[in-house]
Amino acid sequence: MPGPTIYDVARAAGVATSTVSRAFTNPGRVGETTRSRVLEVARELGYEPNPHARALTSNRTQTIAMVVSDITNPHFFELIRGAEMRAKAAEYTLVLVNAEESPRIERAQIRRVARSVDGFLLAASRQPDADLAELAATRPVVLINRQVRDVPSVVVEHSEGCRQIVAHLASLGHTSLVYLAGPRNSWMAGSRWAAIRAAAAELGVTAHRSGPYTPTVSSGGAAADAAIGSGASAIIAHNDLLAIGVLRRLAQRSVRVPDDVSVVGFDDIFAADLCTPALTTLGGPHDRVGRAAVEILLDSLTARPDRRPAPQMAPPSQLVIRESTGPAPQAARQPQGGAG
Amino acid sequence: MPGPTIYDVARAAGVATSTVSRAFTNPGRVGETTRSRVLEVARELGYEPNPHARALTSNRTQTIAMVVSDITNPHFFELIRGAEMRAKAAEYTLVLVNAEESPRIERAQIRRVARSVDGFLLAASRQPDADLAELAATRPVVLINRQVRDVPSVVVEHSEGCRQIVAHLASLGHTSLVYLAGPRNSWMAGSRWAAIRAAAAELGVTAHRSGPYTPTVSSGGAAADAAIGSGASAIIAHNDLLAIGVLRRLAQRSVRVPDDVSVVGFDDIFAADLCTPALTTLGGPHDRVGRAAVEILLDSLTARPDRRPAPQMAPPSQLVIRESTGPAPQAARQPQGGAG
DNA sequence: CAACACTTGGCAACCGGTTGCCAGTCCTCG
DNA sequence: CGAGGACTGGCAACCGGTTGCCAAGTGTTG
Repeated sequence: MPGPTIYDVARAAGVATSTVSRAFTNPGRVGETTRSRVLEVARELGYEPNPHARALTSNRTQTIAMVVSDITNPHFFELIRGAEMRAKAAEYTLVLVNAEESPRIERAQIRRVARSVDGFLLAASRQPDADLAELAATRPVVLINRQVRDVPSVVVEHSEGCRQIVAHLASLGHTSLVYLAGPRNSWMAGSRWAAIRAAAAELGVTAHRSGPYTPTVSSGGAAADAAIGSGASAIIAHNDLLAIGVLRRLAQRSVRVPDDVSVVGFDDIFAADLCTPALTTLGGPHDRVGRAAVEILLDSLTARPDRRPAPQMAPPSQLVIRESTGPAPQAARQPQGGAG
Repeated sequence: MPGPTIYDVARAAGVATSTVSRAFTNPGRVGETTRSRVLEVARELGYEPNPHARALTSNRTQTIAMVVSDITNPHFFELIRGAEMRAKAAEYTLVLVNAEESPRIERAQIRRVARSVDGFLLAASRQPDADLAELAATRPVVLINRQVRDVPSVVVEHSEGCRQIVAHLASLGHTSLVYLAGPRNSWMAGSRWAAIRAAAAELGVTAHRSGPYTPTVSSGGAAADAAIGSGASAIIAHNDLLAIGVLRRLAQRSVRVPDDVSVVGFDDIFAADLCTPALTTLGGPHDRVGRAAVEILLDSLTARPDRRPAPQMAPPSQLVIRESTGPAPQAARQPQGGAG
């Protein structure tokens, strides 16, 4: 059962265990002929190094953990996929960890696997900046769609993207929009709202914020109702799931999209292209983001921890215009009351 | 950096390392007062057991691997999610492994992580029966949506489901259907076809098979064209992705669904409800499947390997009827030639 | 031919827990 | 009061690699 060990190989090849070990991990340190003989014998015996034994002394596990804020969200699948493939190419194993939208669970989970992984990919972390900075000081970390000073990160470019959304809506004649915000401790939610508000101010569009909402389809109902109440003719939802939920509710209420109201999402998940009307959304190369994050992490694992600046990447986003956005209705609707 | 070890705890608590070890892993073996003192000290020191050191002797890693045939396929996300959550509840970590639809890669990946996990969940494995049986003889394995004699498995019930599909179509007046088959070495593809054919024979419906096709949206084009060529009035696609691809192609060719032709998929992925027309599909409780698979695996890890029969579970599927199926067109279409 | 550098392989300690075995303590029962 | 057993804790070997250090072998140079 427990497969051959380095000892078996050493005996069969007539060398010391240290030689076998080095043949695998430190090729330059052993003679070429010896090395090939060892490898040959190892192959014959079906030897496979025991990763735990290796990790024990070397502290290298060839494993990285990817923590996602909510494994339910299809947005992450692209990310996971990209990360998994890149990790595999580097002979690393990816461990998937779900934070269930809870900072507390996120902490606990990270702590749990901390000893068994070489580093962390934190996607849309819900933890406060300070905690992330602290973690990053101890262990290699790359943030995804989150920015914290001095911590490496990959964030899909979105301030320009948000500008494009607002410009797109403004050019269609919309003068008032509402942003349906994501979770309170989502960095993205704050960041997007800031960008939207700035762009709106610049382009002479009124922008309101509503929320926070959990970024799920089922939250879309309440979000849609709030949006309608706001009187805005354009809705920007925190993500595609929420946007799809909004579309559903609007259809229920016989509000026509895009005739009566326009809807925009974020992420460009697979389903965005399939719903009716197809969703205009700010997409990004999410699989590339996953890849890039792994690459940065691997770099920081390999390289000296010389204090060079933490790498920050911002792959471009792109506004995918589909059918959920259109010209603003002629009679600009006014806010219909609301408790303010 | 490398955190406190049991030696530190032992010293601080004034006991031997073995006592510390037992306090954690074998509570009954140590006095209650000693135990609580040790745990107290450990907590103060922030001690966290090193999983690798533990795995080295105990051969328990608290980790299970989930191998999916293609991580790109949204169908698996439900499965992954269910498995991840169940694993977490048992304090197990889930490792995600992608087989990229290749039996060879699947083998290699399994081999790679074999030493670092306690067992395997194999979802839609593409390996031959013999290989799976062999693997299962060596290591704890639970198959998902695949059946091999004497190997534990969880398979969404589908023969009755296939019957329901055919009955549904027959009751709508369809007399000829075509099954767009999945990959050649997909067990599900074979199994579904058998069930469909049997049901068709029984209900007096003509059934043809076309394919194999990769189960992706982009394969849907060719599949749709072949289906049209077959002259059947109803199309059963191997999964929802393929079905969605088919819908797209049909729309391009101005074939109306369901007026001219009906389309059915499998899996009931999130997007099935969003596409136009919404897809009729055979769904299943996939998250439950993931959960159940983990549970069976955990059982087989804990229990004595007494030769009791390998557990087989078949959670029920359900035919979700949406808009892509409807009455057969009046004038039954005839096969339009085709090269045999 | 001697001195020296370089290459290559082996020895053994070590990583951090786990566990079989032994010994001391305390309790119970005859 | 002594023997037998249950309960606790410690000792030390062990899991399977890694790596610092040493020594033998080989080649180079003066």
